[in-house]
Order: sequence, then structure tokens, then C-alpha cells
Amino acid sequence: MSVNALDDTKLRILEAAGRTFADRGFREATVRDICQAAGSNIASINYHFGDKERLYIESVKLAHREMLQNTPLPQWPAGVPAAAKLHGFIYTFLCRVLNRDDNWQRRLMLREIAQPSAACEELAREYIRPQFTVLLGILDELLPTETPDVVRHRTAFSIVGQCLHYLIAGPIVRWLVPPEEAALNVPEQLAAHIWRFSLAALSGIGVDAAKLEVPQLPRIAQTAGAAS
Amino acid sequence: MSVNALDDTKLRILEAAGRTFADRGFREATVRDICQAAGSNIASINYHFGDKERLYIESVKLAHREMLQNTPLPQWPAGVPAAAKLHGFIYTFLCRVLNRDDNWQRRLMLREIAQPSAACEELAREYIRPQFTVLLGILDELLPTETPDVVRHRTAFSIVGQCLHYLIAGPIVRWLVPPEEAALNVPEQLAAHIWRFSLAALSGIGVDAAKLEVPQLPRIAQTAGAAS
Amino acid sequence: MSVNALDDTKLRILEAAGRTFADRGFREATVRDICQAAGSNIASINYHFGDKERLYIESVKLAHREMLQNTPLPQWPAGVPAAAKLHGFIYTFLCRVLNRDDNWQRRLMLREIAQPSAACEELAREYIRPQFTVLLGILDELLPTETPDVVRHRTAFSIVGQCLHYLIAGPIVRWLVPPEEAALNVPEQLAAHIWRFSLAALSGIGVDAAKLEVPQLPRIAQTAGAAS
Amino acid sequence: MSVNALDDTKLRILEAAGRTFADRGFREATVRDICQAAGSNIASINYHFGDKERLYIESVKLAHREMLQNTPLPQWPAGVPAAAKLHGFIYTFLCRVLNRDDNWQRRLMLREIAQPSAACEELAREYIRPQFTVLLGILDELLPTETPDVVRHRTAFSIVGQCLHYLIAGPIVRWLVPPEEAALNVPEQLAAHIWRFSLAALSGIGVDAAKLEVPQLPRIAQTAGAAS
DNA sequence: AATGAATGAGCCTTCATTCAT
DNA sequence: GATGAATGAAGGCTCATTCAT
Repeated sequence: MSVNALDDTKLRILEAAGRTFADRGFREATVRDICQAAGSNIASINYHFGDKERLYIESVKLAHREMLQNTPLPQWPAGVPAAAKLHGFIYTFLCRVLNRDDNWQRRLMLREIAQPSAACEELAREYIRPQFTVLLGILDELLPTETPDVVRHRTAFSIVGQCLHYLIAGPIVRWLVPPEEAALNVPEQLAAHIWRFSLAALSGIGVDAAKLEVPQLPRIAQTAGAAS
Repeated sequence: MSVNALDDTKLRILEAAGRTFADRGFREATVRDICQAAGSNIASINYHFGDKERLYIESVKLAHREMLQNTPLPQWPAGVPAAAKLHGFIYTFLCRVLNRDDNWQRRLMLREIAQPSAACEELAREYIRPQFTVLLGILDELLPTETPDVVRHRTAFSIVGQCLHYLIAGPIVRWLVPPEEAALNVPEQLAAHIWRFSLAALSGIGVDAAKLEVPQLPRIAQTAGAAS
Repeated sequence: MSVNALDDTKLRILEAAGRTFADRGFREATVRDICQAAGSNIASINYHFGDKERLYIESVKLAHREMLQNTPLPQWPAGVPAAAKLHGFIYTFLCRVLNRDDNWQRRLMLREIAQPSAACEELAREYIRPQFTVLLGILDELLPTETPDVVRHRTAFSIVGQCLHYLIAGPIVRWLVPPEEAALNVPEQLAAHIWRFSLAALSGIGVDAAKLEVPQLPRIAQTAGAAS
Repeated sequence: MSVNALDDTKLRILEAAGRTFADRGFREATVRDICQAAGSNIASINYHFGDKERLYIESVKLAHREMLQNTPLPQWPAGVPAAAKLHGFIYTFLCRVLNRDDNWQRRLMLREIAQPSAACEELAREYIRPQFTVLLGILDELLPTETPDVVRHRTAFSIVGQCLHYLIAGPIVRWLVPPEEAALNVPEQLAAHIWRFSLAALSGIGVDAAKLEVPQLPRIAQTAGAAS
């Protein structure tokens, strides 16, 4: 029970911190506000987490953990075709990313991905890599067996990149397309598109890739600004 | 002449501010450091720009303007095949995005995209939309004419998303693959991969899309806001 | 038995506190560090001693008590010449003072002497005065009987002052002389010097003191409190 | 004039800091109180001195500088006997040390000598060494020319030690002697005593020192407390 | 009797901003 | 027009202390 109470306080602080960090970023968020939101004393952060930065790292880890728990990957029984599993992966990923509810976990992850901090390496190791491994396992069933690692990895990034784009550049997407079309960008529809796009792409990757001659590279004007 | 001198000082401050904001973000960047980098007085920012926030907006605008100048849209002579133009577009995009040189403009823009401020809408309208339009033009040549807008747009986002992923999630990519493979992620190789992937995908989009039945959706446990 | 355990804990805390206070002073020493050094709970100080200040007083008293036990007054058999007793006194004093071992009691006493607190008067009465009396006894044998008290006292202070200087101003002494000379400042050598110096001085004090005309006082510009 | 104003503010802060540090020590003194006493803003310390510690060092240096200026050594015309110069040195030293006025400089120096900080080494180099050199010069005229350095230095420390004792152990001296005698401990009388004592000692140092056999060393009971 | 979670006052420092010159 | 000295609000953090258990 006292253990419970401890956990309660730490958890309350973590939740409040996650929400505040997601709203305002690391610097803009103050420990005073976090403690007030958590209903705890201003010294409790130092007591439970050491300092603000370690609190941040813990709240980022919690965010990812909760995202995975709230929207876990489906469990596929044996015999499910790889194409169906790929669709399930994409759809789950988009559900996490596009969740319309005000879930601070997603917003905090976005900040962390765009501006990686000390928490990011740990995050990649503990939470992202397992998901990546699952995707690679699905792709293995869809790609020729002799496909080299570098192609398998890039293919996985091609799929993940399409999904993440709606998280990263969400506001820009909404400004580039008409409102009535933006309203259609729900996980179901987007998953269908990305799945079709990627499935078609997969049939053209690895097999005839070598035959497809890359056009001559255009000359890229290296901007003068680079040195100014 | 004194106007000139003023402009010089303002420009020097703007450049220093842009670089510093790109490096450290709005809050983390201090006016002291910016002034020191610009070789100007500590009070010069308030004198020339009013306050720190207006300086930030001005430096974002400058970044925007300089990127427009430094990144002209690709021009292809008539008769170039659409597939080649697509490759040129992807390669150019990746060169801008993966540019190792210190172009603070790009990094500042990235911050704006991930955490949109007031300056962001203008950015989307003036800088991103024209590029988007060029890409749509290329895709029009590769997709069936009856392809609906929503599919054309999503296809464009699928391509852009693949490219942006190496900018946005660059550190994570480097943590997920072995170092010797990460070293291969140069614009030339990545462009070849994304081009092949997308070209293969295009042949499967729009045409037989309707035929490709989406698998039954997995049940996504939306324990939304489990803690919110 | 539980009383014994209590005493053990209190003693452990007192020792740890004494050492820590001696090292870092009252304010700089934290109750956390003291409790950690004592292997006790953070709340044990308030529980056993009420507050930090009372712990300090108790640890000064303990230091006092232990020094009394560890530093018995020298005992000379009858017939030892006064000059030899003086040398013994000086040498013993210097041994205590220059003791390289970690005796926190001495260091804590030094702090008390320089910045007297409430505990200091008791210290002077019980610990210092007896030693002072012994020295006066020795000097009585070396000075003319008619020597007035004030001269006897000042002579004692002259001897004690020479010894204490190597404790008080130890670091400064080491900065003023070359390292190889500082290495020679061991109790044996310093005792020999101070003994010779003082013995020679004693032959000139009290006897012909009146004959030795003090030179005219230089004018001391007492711009006292020029800024106060 | 603006330079003057700057100097005024810095000096005001330094004086207030010196007084506060002398009263309460480094840790106990707060920058808030110092600034309030100086009539300046709380950020002015950081602006003018960087941080609290550098302010402390500067105030210690100022204290010593002002002590030397307020009570400078006398200037001796050629031909003044060394004995008279020695008396002048001792008297001046005692005047600085025993100044009855509430001069924070003396109290701050005492703290610094007893608990050397980062300021102390600089202090020794810049302010104490020159005074030490003057004393050595006087002693050179009073000691045989072949006197080795180590003896010359120890002799100087014997003289300085006698004087400093009345600063360091002032309260204890007052507790050890009757009040009416303590009242006599003014610079004039103490200088006369220390001068006579030292002058007599000097005639016995260096010359017959070798002849004066040191008595057998008593056995010093190394206290058990050293290891506890 | 003894603990460890929790408290709140207060510390030094940093920062954008202002103002007299 | 431009400066640098000075400001005050606010930030993170530390600390001795308390309280429920």
C-alpha cells in the first residue's frame, strides 16, 4: 500500500510531466507547473527523479510504453498471409500516429523524433527497434530471399516514412489539400493507400531492380547559402 | 550610407539569429549569444526588432526567402520522360534534405514544420506548395488520367514521406542499422531506392487499386487517453 | 540492549557529524551526508538530536571530551630541568597540532577557536586553561621570580603563538617557502627552532626588559573604517 | 563620470559583500542581502562579478588591499637601526590586527586565514609575500650573514606567529587572563613585549644554536582517536 | 523506536528587457 | 543612432525538517 502510494505519486508526476512537456517542450515547461498539475510539491521531482532532465527522459519512455500498450500490434495466427500482416502493421502504426484524441504521448514522441535528446537513443533501442524487427519479419515473406539487408532496411523505412509523414507534417498536409479531402485522412483510408502503394512497390523491388537503369543525375546547384 | 550600415547590422543579426535558432530552438537560444555571434550590442535586438519573438519571425522569413532563392524548381526540357523527371525530383529533394553543409535555413524550417508557429502557413503556401505542384505534375504523367485527386495527393505524400524520413528520423535510422550501412545512405543511393520503389508502386496504384481487397481490419484497442 | 543500540546509533551519528563538520563547516555539511556517513536514516538526526544545530553542539562537546582523553598533560619526574620541560611542551604541542592523521577533533576545535560559538568558552576553561597553566609553571622556573603576571602571560602567548601559527597559517606557510623547505617543517625541527628561539628570548625578558628602550612609535595612519 | 558611476556601483557591492561575508561567512551570506545592503539589484552581482564566488575573492582582495593602505608600513630613512625597524614592523602589524574599530577587513581576513579558500593562494602571492619579504629584509640585518634560509624563514614565522595569535585566538586570550590585564593588550604594549622577546631571541638564534643541544624527545602518545 | 516519502522556504543564477547617456 | 549598465521576474535546485506509518 505504501508502495502503491509511492507509485501513485511518481506516476502522477510522470503523467503531468508528459502532458506539460508535450504541450510546451522541455525548456518552456517548468517544474513548478508540472508539480502543480501533479498536485505534488516542487521538491518531489528532485526527490523522485533527480532533476528535470531525468524526469523528461522517464516521461518520454512512459509515452512510448503507453502508446505501444494502448495500440498493440495485432497477434497473427499462423497461416495469415504476409500481405494481410503488412496491412495490419500499417494500420496499427497509423492509428497510433493519427489518434485524434488529445494524447500527449503522441505529441511528446513527435517532439522527441524531431529534436532528439538524450532520451532518444534509449528510446530507439528499447521501443522502436522491436517494432522495426516485426516489420522486417513481414517483409521477409514478401521479398525475394536473396534481397540484401540494405534493401530490406530501406524498404522498411519507405513504409514507415509514408506513415510518419502524416504525423510529422500533419499541419502541412492539411494546408495543401482541400478541407473535405483532409477529412478523409483517417487511419482506415490512409492504411489502404499506403498498403496498396507499398505492396505494388514490393513486387518491383529486388526482382527487377537491377534492370531498372537509373537516369543520369541532374546537376544540383549547391546553394551559396551553405557557406554564408 | 547610414541606412546601409543599419541594414548590415540588421542582416548580421538576422543571420546569427537564424543560425542560433536553428541550432538550439527559440527558447534555448539567448539574445546574448546571438548578439555576440553578430558582433553587436546586447540591446541591438530590442532596438532593431522590438523583442526576441519578432526577431525569430524575421529570421524564419529570411530563411524562407533564402531557401527560395537557393532552391529553384527543377526545369526539364520538353520530351524528358516522366520517370526520369521523377528521379530528378527525388534526387534533388534528397540532396537538399541530406545536405551535410551547415545550412541553417533547412534546420530552421524543419523546426517550423514539426512545431508549426505563425510563420508556418505562409511557408507552406509559398515554398512547399510550388514544389508539391511540380511533383503532382510529374505524377500526372505516370498515373491513369482518371485517377482521383485524393489518390494523386496521397501518392505524392508517399513519395515525399519516404524522402523526409531520412531528414526527420535521421538519428533513429543511424541507430537502427549498422554503421557501415548507414554510411551508404547518400542521396544517390537513397534516390535510386525510393525511385524504384515508387515507380513500381505507381504501376499498381490507380489501375487495379479497386481490385485489391483490403484485408479485414484488425481490432485496434483504442484505450484512448488511458490516462488522460 | 536497546539503549545500547540507541547509544551506538547516536555515537555513530556524532562521529560522522564531527568529521563532516570538521571538514566542511556547519553550513556546508549537510544532514544527508552525515546520515549517509553514519549509515543511518535521514530523519535520525532530528529524531535523536532535535535539529542540526544541537547535533553540532553535541559533536563539538564530543570532540572536546575525546581530546581531553587523548591528550593528557605531560608529566615530568622531579628534577627535570625547566628548559627540557619547555622543549617537551613545545614538541608535544606541535605533534598534536601538525598531526597528519585524520583527527577531526583538532580540526573542529580549530574552527571553534577562529569562529567562537557558544561551545567555545567551555572549551577554553576546561581544555586550554590547564595546558596554559602547565606552560606558566614551566616559565616560572625560567623567569625571574619578580616577573609580573602580564609579562608571564604574554611570554606564554608568544610561545603558543609560534606553535599555533603552523596550524592556523599552514597553507600560507607552504606557499611562502619553497616545497623542499616546507617538507622540513616537521614537529622535531620546528620544536628545536621554537625552543631555541624562546629560550634565548626568555633570557632577555623580564631581566633587562626595562632597560631596552622602545623606539619612538611610527605614526600609524589610522584611517580607521575608511569605508565603513 | 559614467566610469565613475560604474566604479561606484562595483565598489558599493564590494564593500557590502565584504561586510556581509565577514559577518556571516561565505555560505551564510546571501547575495540577496548583499545586494540589498549595496542598494543594487540582485542581478548586479552576476553582471559585475560573474558569480558569488568571484565576488567573494574580489572582496577578500579588497579587504587586504585596504588594510595595507589604511595601515601602511612606515617608511624608514637610511640609517635607521634594524632593531627600530623591527619594532615598527611589529607595531604596524599589531595595529592592523587589533584595530578595535569594526573593520570588516580584519574579520574577513581572519576567516580566510583560518579556512583558506580559492582566494587564499592569490592573496598569499599578491599581498602577504611582499610583507614577508620586508620582514626578511629587516631580519637579515639582525642575523649572522651565514644564517640559512630555513632559519631565517622560521624566525620570521616566529615573529608573525606571536602577532597573529592575538587576532586568531583573541577571544581565548581574553578568557585566559583577568579583564584588567586583557585591557592592557593594546598594540603599543604588545608590540613592546613581542619586540623585546624577539630581539632577545634573535641574539640567540643562528649563533649558538648548534651548541644548544635539544633534549631527548618525549614519547608522544599517538591518540587512538586518529584512527577512529 | 525508527523510517522514508514528502514538504516549502530559500538559494544562486539566468534571461530578456529597459534606460540614461 | 547606438550602447552598456542595470533591472526584476522567474527558473531549477538544495536543504533541513516533518509526518504518517
